[in-house]
Amino acid sequence: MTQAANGRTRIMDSAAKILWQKGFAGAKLSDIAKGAGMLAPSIYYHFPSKDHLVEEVMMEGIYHNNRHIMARVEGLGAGASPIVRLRAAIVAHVDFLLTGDDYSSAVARVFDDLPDEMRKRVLAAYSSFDNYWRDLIVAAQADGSATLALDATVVRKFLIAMLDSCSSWFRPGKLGPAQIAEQAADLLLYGFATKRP
Amino acid sequence: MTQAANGRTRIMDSAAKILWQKGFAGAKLSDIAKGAGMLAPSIYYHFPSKDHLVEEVMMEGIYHNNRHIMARVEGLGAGASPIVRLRAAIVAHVDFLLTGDDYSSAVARVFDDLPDEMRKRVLAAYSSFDNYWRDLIVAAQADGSATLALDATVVRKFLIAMLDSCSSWFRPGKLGPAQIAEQAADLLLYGFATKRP
DNA sequence: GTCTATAATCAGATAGAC
DNA sequence: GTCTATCTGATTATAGAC
Repeated sequence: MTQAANGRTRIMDSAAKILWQKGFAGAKLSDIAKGAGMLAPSIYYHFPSKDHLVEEVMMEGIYHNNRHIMARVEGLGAGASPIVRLRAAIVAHVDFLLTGDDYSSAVARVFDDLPDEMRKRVLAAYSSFDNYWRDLIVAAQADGSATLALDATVVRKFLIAMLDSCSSWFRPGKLGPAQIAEQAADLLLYGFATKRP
Repeated sequence: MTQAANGRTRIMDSAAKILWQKGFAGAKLSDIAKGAGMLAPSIYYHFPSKDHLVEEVMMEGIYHNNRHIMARVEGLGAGASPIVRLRAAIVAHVDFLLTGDDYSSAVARVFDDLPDEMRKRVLAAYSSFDNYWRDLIVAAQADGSATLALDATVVRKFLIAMLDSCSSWFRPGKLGPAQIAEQAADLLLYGFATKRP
């Protein structure tokens, strides 16, 4: 892979960026092509349709995000406690979204708008990701370091929605990606209130 | 207003439901009209364009949700503590989304996909809502019942994203709207971990 | 107020030159 | 591999009857 990426890669990169910025319907092939330095019909030399292109971007986003999070968590070593592992996953996810991975930001933005059949396939790929989060959550409950009063599925849904949102509202300012990631972890693990009821 | 609502109201109700289910681009006028018991061109007797219709649905959703939350919080009386007020707002918001208000669910789903100019106007209407949440959050920090270690703006963004998500994944099951609402409040206020670091 | 046409627009997709 | 030119289909919007 040379510095000037090949056409196919340039198209994928451009598509990820524009899907993230404009959503599924708003991402026009002409804009995607422009971002890749070509015109719309040229895309069809590399991809059979817009849907196929989008689906590849989704799969790439899920795959890379998944690998990134797992690498950071498993990098903690065998001795890490469930809460430490969960915290690392939260921080890694936010950091990945905010440090310029257009692919995973695109997934978070357009997933709900995908055509039905595609969404089913993407959801299937997403399930390994979902399962990984579920395991982190359940492990923390199992060893008593997380509360059983909260439903594991509800926690997972809320957690992922909360984390995924940050790529839509984050703007570089006084708080950087690393700080936002820490705040997310603190909020989810210890809450906003200073003392328990 | 009779039991069989007038045409304009039927169109708005149908539009809210379909916007929530299918998103902005996916909400076709023909589907909206069908839900209102008429055909697409009839919509133009009541609204000058699809965009105008959508904008009215957004404004209605924001207005009603806002009123509902404020009514529940202010109904607590003058003696309620900031944390109790914040908790009531969280519970009210989730409960409102999950107990069949298509308008506020539609706002949560399509806001990011609105045409630029419209989104600016809707955002302006949304600001009173945003300010109300900000005040609840800051008040809790000011009296020491919430941590100053978390940035008030970050908390508000995460909190609203988390709560808004539930209308997209909630399905009636073992946990009803009221239970989900309580879990949201517990998670946000006290966190998932059993003890602080 | 709602309908049956039908126009206008726009984005995805194809054909074929280079 | 990318282009110019064109086709197709879907959807918003309009005209005018009832």
